[in-house]
Amino acid sequence: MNFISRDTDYAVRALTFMAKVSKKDVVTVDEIVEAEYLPERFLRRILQRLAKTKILSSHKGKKGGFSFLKRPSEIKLTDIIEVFQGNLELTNCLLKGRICPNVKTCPLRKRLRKMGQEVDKELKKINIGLLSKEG
Amino acid sequence: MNFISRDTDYAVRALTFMAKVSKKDVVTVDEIVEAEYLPERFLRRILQRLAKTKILSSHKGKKGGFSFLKRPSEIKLTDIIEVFQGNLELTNCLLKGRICPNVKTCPLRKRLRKMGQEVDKELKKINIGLLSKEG
DNA sequence: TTTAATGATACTAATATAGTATTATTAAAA
DNA sequence: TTTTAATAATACTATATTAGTATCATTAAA
Repeated sequence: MNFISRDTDYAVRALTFMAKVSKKDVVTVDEIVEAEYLPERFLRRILQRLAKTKILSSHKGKKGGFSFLKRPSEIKLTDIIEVFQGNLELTNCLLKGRICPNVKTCPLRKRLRKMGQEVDKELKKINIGLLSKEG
Repeated sequence: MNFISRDTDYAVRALTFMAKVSKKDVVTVDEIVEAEYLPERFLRRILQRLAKTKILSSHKGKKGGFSFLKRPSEIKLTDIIEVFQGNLELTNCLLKGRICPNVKTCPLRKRLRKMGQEVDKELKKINIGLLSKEG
C-alpha cells in the first residue's frame, strides 16, 4: 500500500530541488525535469497546482518559471499531501455509500483516528527546508 | 486518502462480531451479514481468504460455517492488513517503473520509513480480542 | 437424496492514479 | 512589433486498484 502518491512524491522532489538551488530565485520546469528525471507535462501540472495553492508563484513569458511564495521551512509535508491527496483521514468507515451504522461506537475507528493524529504530528515536523539540507 | 481498504474493514467487523458471539463456535456468513450489514458475496470471499491464511477455519456442508483457528487476541490488525493490502510500506519511491535514482539518499524515504515502523508498532497493539470487548 | 453450508474462479463496474496533448496566454528581448 | 521562451487551462487517455457479482462445484448433516 502506498501512503504518498506520485503527485506528492514528485512535488516534494521538485520543491526540494528548488530549495537547493534557490540562489537563482526563479526555476523553470525544464531545469527540474533535467535534474530529477520527472515526466515534464505531469510535473508542469503539479507545479501549477502548487501555484494555485499559494505555495509557489508562477511567472509567465521569457525568463519565466516558478519561485517560492512561502519559505521552504514553512512548507510542511502535510501541506503537500493535503493538496494532492486530500485530508489525511485514516479511515472512513463508509458502508455502501451510506454512513456506517456503528459510526459512533466503532472501536477501530476510534483507535485509528487517534493514531492518525500522531502520524499527522510527526509529518508536520517534516518540511521542505529540512529535506533540502539533508541527503 | 484511505489507510485501510474495504476488505480489511469488513474483515475486522466480521471477526469482531464472531469474537463477540464466540460461545457458538461456528458462525455462518449469513449471520454476519445480517448483524453487520455487509455485502454477502463479497464477505464470503473475504472469509475464504481468512481461512486460507489460517486465521479462520471453514466447515462445509450443513451446520457449516467459519470458526477461529487463532484466538481473537492473537489476531493483530496488521495481520489482517497484510492479508488484504500487502505489506505496510509507506512509500515506494518508484519512478516510471525503474528504481528511483536517489533511492539511497532520498531523505523523505528515510523519514517515512522510520515513521512507518512507528505506525506498525502501534497497529500491532490492536487485535480482534481487544476490539470485541469495547464499543 | 435433499438441503444448507463453503470453495474456486471468472467476470464486471466504478474509481483513482498517472500521464499526454492541445491550444491559449504572457512577457522579455531582438 | 515580432519572435521566442516560458506558464495556464483544460480535455483526453491509459492503467491499476478497489469493490462487488455471478456461476458452478463441493461437502456433510439430516
